[in-house]
Amino acid sequence: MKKKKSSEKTTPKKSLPPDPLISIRKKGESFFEDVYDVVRQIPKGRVTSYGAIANFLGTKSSARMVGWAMNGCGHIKPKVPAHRVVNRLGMLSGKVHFGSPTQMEELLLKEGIKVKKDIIVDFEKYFWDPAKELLL
DNA sequence: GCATTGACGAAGG
DNA sequence: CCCTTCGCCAATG
Repeated sequence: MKKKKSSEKTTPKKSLPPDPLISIRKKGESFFEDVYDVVRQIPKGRVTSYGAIANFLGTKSSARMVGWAMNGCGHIKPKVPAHRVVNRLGMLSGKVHFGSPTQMEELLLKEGIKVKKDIIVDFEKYFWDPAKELLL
């Protein structure tokens, strides 16, 4: 058998280490798939943040990747309720990606969520954290 | 291969 | 909640 070089570097791997928290979830096929799966499970009339999803997936520091994943949600099946995902301040940061500049807040309004100046009213009251309420 | 951007977040002011 | 800086990681130029 081959033996490794004596000048082995101290970096055995560069990819994401398999955290135990991630191992809880069966998936892990793709970061995108995981994000979509969580977003679909957001109850109606509730909202969450990109960071909360990232935290649940174990990549809390990479909330941007959640947002980037959502960037491809437009052609995903089944439909992903992206309107229920906002940033940590409850502002409709992604509304510009919808078909209409008012589509996102109208979707939220239909679910009983009030929006004022692109910001969800009583955001904390509607907040839904997968890491706590979707605890599996 | 480096620089910039992005549906973000935390920390400091 | 305003600002700026930094970190994060992938895509894009």
